[in-house]
Amino acid sequence: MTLADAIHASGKRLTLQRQLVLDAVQRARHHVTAEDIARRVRAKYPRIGPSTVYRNLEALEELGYVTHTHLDDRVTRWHRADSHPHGHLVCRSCGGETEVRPPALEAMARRLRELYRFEPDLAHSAIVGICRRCRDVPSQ
Amino acid sequence: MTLADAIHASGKRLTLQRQLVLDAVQRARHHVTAEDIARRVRAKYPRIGPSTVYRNLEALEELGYVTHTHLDDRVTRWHRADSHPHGHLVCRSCGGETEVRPPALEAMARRLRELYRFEPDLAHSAIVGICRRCRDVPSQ
DNA sequence: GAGCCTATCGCGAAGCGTCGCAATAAGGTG
DNA sequence: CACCTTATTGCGACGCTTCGCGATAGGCTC
Repeated sequence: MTLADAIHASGKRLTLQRQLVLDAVQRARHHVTAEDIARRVRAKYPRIGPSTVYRNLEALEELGYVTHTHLDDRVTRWHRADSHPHGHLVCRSCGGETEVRPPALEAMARRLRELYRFEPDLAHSAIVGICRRCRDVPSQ
Repeated sequence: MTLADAIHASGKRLTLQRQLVLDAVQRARHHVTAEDIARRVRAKYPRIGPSTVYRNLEALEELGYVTHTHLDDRVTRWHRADSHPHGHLVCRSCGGETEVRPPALEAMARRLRELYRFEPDLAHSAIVGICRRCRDVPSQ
């Protein structure tokens, strides 16, 4: 199913702004912020406002084209939905990020399904803690 | 060690505002927002501003008296640090919250320690997903 | 208590994100 | 193509939180 079909089937409309936002997310390497996206879109369409970017990201997320993640700051990161799934470990001491491989996520998810019958999305929010390097350096 | 001692030892000062903020967090049942706290403090000290509340929460957190948690909205929740530790499951469909008991947290934490030598704080951010009720009702 | 140093305060501004509203335009129909 | 319905846009305003700045006031010394 093409983008046009998917959008059409959902009752949404295919606007230039929406195409440009999707394009910017798909071209991005990883985890871009809304402002990153706005900047890229403005190169071709300078009049776009922040709310249009946010609303289009939300619409494209509903359609399954993009996803967002929260690291430990208050900025939302966006990426294409078809990239490989992974979680994030963020160190509250040095700010460093580590990717969590799907098997570890799956093992943790299984436990939550068993105990709470809750289907978790462990890639949605980073797990905060202390990374191996900072753990090995007790003070400082 | 009393509050006065702890504050003194850290080089901080014991202001009326700081005492009132701590008091408000300690009296609160659970998970209050900064605005909740501000409202309570204003009852006794109307001139307090939002930034003072935030800065005091941060200072009290450094001292180990309070902690904060992120659910799935963009509002930070605060609570006393000596309450029993627990995680949160938040349903992205109905918004409902479930508490995760320490054993489940510990089992998941162990895996991250083993695989990544990362010491996670699994109570810091809620785990987002689909709760048992919404999972059992496929459409709607 | 007077005086000093500086942590803290209140305030205003700014950043990220959301929302309401009037204007625009996408996607139909005839 | 003219016309209609309504999804979407741009804009301004607001909510949560952080930050810079000059004013205030803890906590100490004498």
